[in-house]
Amino acid sequence: MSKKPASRKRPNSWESADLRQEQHEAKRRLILKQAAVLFADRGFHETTIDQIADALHVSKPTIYYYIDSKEELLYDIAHTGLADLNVALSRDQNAALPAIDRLAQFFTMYGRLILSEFGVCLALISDRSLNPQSRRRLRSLKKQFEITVRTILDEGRQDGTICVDDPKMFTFAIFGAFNWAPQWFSNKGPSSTDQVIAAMFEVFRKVASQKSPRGD
Amino acid sequence: MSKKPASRKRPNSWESADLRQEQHEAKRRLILKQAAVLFADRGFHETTIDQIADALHVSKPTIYYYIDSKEELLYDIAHTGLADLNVALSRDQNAALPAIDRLAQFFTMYGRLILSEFGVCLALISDRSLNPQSRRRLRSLKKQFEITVRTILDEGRQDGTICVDDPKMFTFAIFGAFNWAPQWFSNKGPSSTDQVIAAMFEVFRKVASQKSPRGD
Amino acid sequence: MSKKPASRKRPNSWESADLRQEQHEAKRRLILKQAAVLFADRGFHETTIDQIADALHVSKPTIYYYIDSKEELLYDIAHTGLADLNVALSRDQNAALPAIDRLAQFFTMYGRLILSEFGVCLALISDRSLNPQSRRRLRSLKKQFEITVRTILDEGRQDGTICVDDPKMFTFAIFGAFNWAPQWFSNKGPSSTDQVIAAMFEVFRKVASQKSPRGD
Amino acid sequence: MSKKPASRKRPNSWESADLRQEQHEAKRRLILKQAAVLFADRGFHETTIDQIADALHVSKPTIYYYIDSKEELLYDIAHTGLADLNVALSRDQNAALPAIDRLAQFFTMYGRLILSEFGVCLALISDRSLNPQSRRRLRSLKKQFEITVRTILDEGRQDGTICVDDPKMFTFAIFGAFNWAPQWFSNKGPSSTDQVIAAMFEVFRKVASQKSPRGD
DNA sequence: TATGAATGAGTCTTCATTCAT
DNA sequence: AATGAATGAAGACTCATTCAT
Repeated sequence: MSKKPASRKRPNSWESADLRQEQHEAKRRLILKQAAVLFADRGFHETTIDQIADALHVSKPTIYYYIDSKEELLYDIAHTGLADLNVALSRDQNAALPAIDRLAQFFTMYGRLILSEFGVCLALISDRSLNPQSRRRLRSLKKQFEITVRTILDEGRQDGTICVDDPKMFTFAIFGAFNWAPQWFSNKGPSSTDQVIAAMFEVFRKVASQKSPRGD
Repeated sequence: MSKKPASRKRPNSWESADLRQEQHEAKRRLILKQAAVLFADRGFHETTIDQIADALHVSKPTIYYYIDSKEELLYDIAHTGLADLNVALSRDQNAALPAIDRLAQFFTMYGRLILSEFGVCLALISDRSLNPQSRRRLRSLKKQFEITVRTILDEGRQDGTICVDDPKMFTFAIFGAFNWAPQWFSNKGPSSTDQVIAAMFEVFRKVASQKSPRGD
Repeated sequence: MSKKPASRKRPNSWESADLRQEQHEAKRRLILKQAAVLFADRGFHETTIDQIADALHVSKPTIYYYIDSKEELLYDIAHTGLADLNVALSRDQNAALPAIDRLAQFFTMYGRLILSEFGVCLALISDRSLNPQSRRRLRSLKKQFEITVRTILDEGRQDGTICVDDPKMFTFAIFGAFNWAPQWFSNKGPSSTDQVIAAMFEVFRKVASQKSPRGD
Repeated sequence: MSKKPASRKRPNSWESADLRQEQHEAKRRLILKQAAVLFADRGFHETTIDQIADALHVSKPTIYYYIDSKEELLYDIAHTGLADLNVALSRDQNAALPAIDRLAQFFTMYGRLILSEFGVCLALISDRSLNPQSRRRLRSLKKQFEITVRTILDEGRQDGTICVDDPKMFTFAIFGAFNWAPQWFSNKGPSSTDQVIAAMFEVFRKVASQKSPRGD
């Protein structure tokens, strides 16, 4: 996890220590962000630590002062993205809303993540480059989101706002559709991120919000 | 494209020449297949030519006797997959069928490709490792399938069997859902490939085959 | 041209930066020199980067820290030799001298170059291993020396100190004689480099410094 | 030295055996010639056996039917060139001629060799690629020519037709000048091979055919 | 004789990572 | 906190050469 400046050397005061700590974190985040951008743009293996360092106008060992390995970089990016989404979720999700709206809200946030620098790494970069443990952790986090969605789907059946025949496959489908978005979405295009996210959700809202077509 | 045994000078017999040619192609295909399996399993960069050679019980230069570079391997796998799909498509597509059925048929075949060794490479491996020209060719082939689907969607609107509000986004969604399938599908699971493909299509059939939910 | 320590950000002091820069150049020159010795001794293709590294007691990537490719090594050796000669030439050539003496002076310096580590590469190693551009540059530099000699020959005709019937062929001959010297000269022999150079020039002085034999 | 068709298999008759033998030799010579051309053009290491085979429209193993190794190819080319020169020399050298004319004659023949495919290999390709034995043999053959020239020089001193101050250096010079010729001579230029050879010799004739300039 | 196929033994080059300062 | 220098480990690709037919 790389060395943290454990109040090494003349800790003048708490404040300065805090500042230092903050700065350290800030710089670390900067590295993650730049790395995420490059990974998303060129791929994990196609990006060298040197390129990340160059983009930040620092030297390679400086990167290593903040992170322990390239793998950690990827893991931290993915983990940060997922964690951020969790924070946003627990902050904004309003349990009082109908399930279909909560689903919409979920995928709005998920879409924003997936189309952000950090999220793109989640969708675009295979976790194969990670060690088994990291991979397992990440997958369990992702699984969590699947469960969240499945839960909303269940609740939607109960509150009558959602009706899908095959919740499992629906979940795979909607996640697939969103995860694949970075492959074709470019924010240089005419539609904003949020517009695209909304449009994409509408496709699935149609499925979710009514009776089976053949049930007529 | 690597040297082909151009049946130079005094071919003992047409048969033997053909046989040789056939064997050559057969072996080449074997290499592509094995490479595809390994690429799909471990990733492009995580697979070495040595591993491919080992898996086939031949030496590394033997691989290079049939292919020119690792990149060509990836390109040919993708291209072969796409070409095979095109062949299957033009063989089986029955223009007399209602559009919705043709859509189902298309995605049945597309799903089979995407879940085959060759197709998995299409969905899982970034084309970043390809040179610009190869990448362009592949993308144009893929684009073709999008156009095919968009056309079917249009025709469905006319014959009344398909109704989607946002054909573009619908297309992105369904391709995304299928392209993402290799990420979670394992043929060691209980469902067969075809079952999964069918189930996945049902999700989208529901969207496609009825009036907009809010149109009531 | 390989990364140069571009004295990025907060250089502790000009002195140290300069020192570093100097050391870097010094080490680079050491690599060129060692490579030149080995190239001259065993040939370009018969010398591996590993051997150069071994001879310098460093690891292979260290070589690559200072140079970009084996080809650049060869180019830089040749270029350095040629550049050094140019420097020596513009420093020492005394335009007031009679042409024949300037010719002698030129080939003294040329001989020293051609029998030095760097020059031997010029004469012994084919520029075929170079890319077209580098080859062109080098050839143009060499051509320059030919022109210099042709000019001296012309001036010699005017100041009466040189008389050759066929300046073009004379130029080819004298350059050939000197360029071929590394093939037989060994500084383990009894004669010093300068003695050999002088002796070789005497052969051509005889041609140059009198009327055509058949002109009697 | 590679297998000779030791009248293997049904030696129908002497004639056919001879024919076969002749054909074998003829084909072998063809290979040597083509290899020489390519070596001279691109260099020894830059030429692959495949390229030689391709140029002859045969397969690689066919080359190996006639020669044992790439090294042998180079050795045989050089050796053949040298041997041919020897044959020409002993055929044409007229001991009755004045030494200066015999020298001219020698370098006419030497020049023709050095500018032929075979000779170019002698001058252009380093013998470093040869094993010590082959190298020694070749060098001893070359040495022989030096001795021949030195002998002619001596005889010239006696018959009064040649006068050089430093026979050793003169010999190095003239051989150098000729050996270097392939570096600049192109038979696409305006002058014929023989014209160039003659012109080059004239430069040295001037040195050789008169008293020391400073001896006046 | 001739060839398609196969291979052992390299060689250049890259890159994540560390060391010394 | 930051960097120039150094390196171990690996991987793509080549090529002379051989085998089996």
